[in-house]
Amino acid sequence: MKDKNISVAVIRRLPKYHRYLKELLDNDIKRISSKELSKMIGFTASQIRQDLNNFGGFGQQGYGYNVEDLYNEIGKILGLTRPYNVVIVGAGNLGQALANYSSFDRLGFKLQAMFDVNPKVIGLKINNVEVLDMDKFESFVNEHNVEIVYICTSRDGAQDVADKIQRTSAKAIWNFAPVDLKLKSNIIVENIHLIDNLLTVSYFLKESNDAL
Amino acid sequence: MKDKNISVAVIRRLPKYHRYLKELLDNDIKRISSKELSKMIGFTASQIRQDLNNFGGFGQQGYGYNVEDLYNEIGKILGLTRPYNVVIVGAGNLGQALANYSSFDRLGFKLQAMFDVNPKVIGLKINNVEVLDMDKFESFVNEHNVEIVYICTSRDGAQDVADKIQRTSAKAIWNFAPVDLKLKSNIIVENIHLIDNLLTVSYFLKESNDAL
DNA sequence: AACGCCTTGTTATATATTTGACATTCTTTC
DNA sequence: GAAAGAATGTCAAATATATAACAAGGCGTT
Repeated sequence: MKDKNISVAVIRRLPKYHRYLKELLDNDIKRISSKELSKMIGFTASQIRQDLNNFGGFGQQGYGYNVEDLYNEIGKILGLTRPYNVVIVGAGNLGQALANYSSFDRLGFKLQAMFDVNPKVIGLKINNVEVLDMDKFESFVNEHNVEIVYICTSRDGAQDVADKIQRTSAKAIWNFAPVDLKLKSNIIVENIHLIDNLLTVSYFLKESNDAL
Repeated sequence: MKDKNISVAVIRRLPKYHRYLKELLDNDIKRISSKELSKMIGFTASQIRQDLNNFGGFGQQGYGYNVEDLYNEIGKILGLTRPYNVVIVGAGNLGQALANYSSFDRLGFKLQAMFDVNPKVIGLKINNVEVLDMDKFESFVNEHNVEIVYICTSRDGAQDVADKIQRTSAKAIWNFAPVDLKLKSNIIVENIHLIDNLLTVSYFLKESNDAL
């Protein structure tokens, strides 16, 4: 399956399709047209059809799309065909919040352990997952076939974790620290830069006030 | 100041400029050229110059940009010239994590209260901020001039909160629940859809494996 | 104080993305 | 079973975004 030349913009819309299709599935809706989906999701029908056609003709003329099939296909495209072992570094509030999200687990992101440097939290069990000493991080990741590391440390600790990750077999980082990690190898990184997002809120607030 | 016709893509890069300029400031670097900034930040120098020029000529030919001035200018553009009163709805791990981030406060996002429906957390103080009963939400928001509401509830509780918000004078929502809120009026919404983001990680993971 | 270098602001070009249009094909109804 | 209607897949046009090129003008050094 070669999904070549698919733009990142398309990829970032896929989870939204996945989410809405799940909702339709849960409501026992069997079929959906791009036009109906467009009304729900807010993209144009044209865009929806074009997005989906990047990956194959999932629909049928005169009928639309079978909800269950399309949901499964998009799941496949997103890589939800097998579980992924993950660990969390940083067992503060945020790390604990992520550890408690059952939806990640349900989608196949299996939390194997958490890590921290703080003796006060080492040894704790969060949602049945133990917080281990950061000393054990590299060996644990390699031995347990961990593929994704969630970085929930402070800004200052994050690059250090990233450096450690590069010495393991882990392939991807989900970074919540407000810093852009410097990585040599071809490790996948997705950032959740909360501050960046909050600043766009204040931008739009300012704009809406200026407009008055 | 009319920032008309500025694309959202540009706006979403501004916080990143802001972040890097802060770093330069902290390191006592007085001037920076678009070329140098390009190396740090990963955008082309051309894009940096074009982005900045949407808002005015902050630089000087033959010299570059004054770091402090540019930092302040971007802060102004982002609306960081005055504080914003905010509240958090949902005092679980995530809500508590956000309540504890001092960087939000430092930028002017002033947490006035937290709200929850769970009697077990009502009355708690997180980082000196009290968790109040959700009953008091609407009156509190109106009386304390709250402009931004962070929604940290479960998926199912979020729309309910959004409905309440629409009956108050609040103007913006920062939504962490995995759902697209339905809003009638012109309320500003920024979503942090964690699952969507995580699914792009698994997509890229799958891709990199397929490429082998 | 003059010359060369540097870097911006800005225009032009190239690329990427979105929207629109329509022929084709399947569904459904009569 | 034929005809009308509906919705896809796809191509073309329009729009948006990013890159490149360069003229103009300040900086710094001699």
